Amino acid sequence: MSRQPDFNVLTATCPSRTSLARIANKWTAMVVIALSAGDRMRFGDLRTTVDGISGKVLTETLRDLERDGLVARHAYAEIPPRVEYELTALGRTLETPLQALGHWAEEHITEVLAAREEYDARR
Amino acid sequence: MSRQPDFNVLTATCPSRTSLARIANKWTAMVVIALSAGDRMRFGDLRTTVDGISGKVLTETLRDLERDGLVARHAYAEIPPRVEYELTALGRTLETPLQALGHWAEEHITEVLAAREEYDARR
DNA sequence: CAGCATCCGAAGGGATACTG
DNA sequence: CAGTATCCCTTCGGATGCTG
Repeated sequence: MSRQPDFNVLTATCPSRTSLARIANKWTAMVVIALSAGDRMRFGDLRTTVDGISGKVLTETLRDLERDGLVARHAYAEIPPRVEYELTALGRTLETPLQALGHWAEEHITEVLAAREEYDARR
Repeated sequence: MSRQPDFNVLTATCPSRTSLARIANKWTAMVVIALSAGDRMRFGDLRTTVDGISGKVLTETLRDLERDGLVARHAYAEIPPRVEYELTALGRTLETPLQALGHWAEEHITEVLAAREEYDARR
């Protein structure tokens, strides 16, 4: 029955905007999409799956996702070290919206490319 | 019947990634969310609705969206000038996924804030 | 292997002033 | 009003080298 206080991402000072800034991000989207596929993934596997991401950026993205409670980190005290990542329950609620974005990009890229060509041709 | 060639946002060189980079972006999300609400919107109304956005960033975001065929621009040769923006048919297919992201941020911000507090407390 | 530290160039983004 | 142009600071992000 009780409703949340009015959170609104369009309001500059609303805390929800900090969350939007994190999830509405290409690296975040790709990492979550990668983690959606299977189970836990090792750091190195993620680095391979999210093609082109640098180690630094992957580390930072994972840290931020962990901080926001979207990703869980499992480190094993082995040599060489092994670290696995997986979506938390909260993170799994992001699978659908972020996969939707990824699919949109793949499904409509032809139209987008055509629009770009037309736009650029006009100038 | 015919299927698209394999577009995959996780592949570094896939053109669909350029599209993902554009739509998985906080300003893009907020502008599309703002345009989803009503009909056409004037530049100034958008600037007010997307609270905190600077004129420069709003201009750039709208140009990029126009170039990708997601937003249509209607300029009227009046004094003072009036320019209206609206989502194209293609842009409207983005309403649902991007609104979903906005809603996610608003609905889960409490959990996210709690996770951040816990994470920060541990260090 | 996973990561941190460092360096550095590129891109993002705000403020201000100006114009049709 | 809706831009454009400029300036400048901040953040992003790649490359390299080092460590447990």
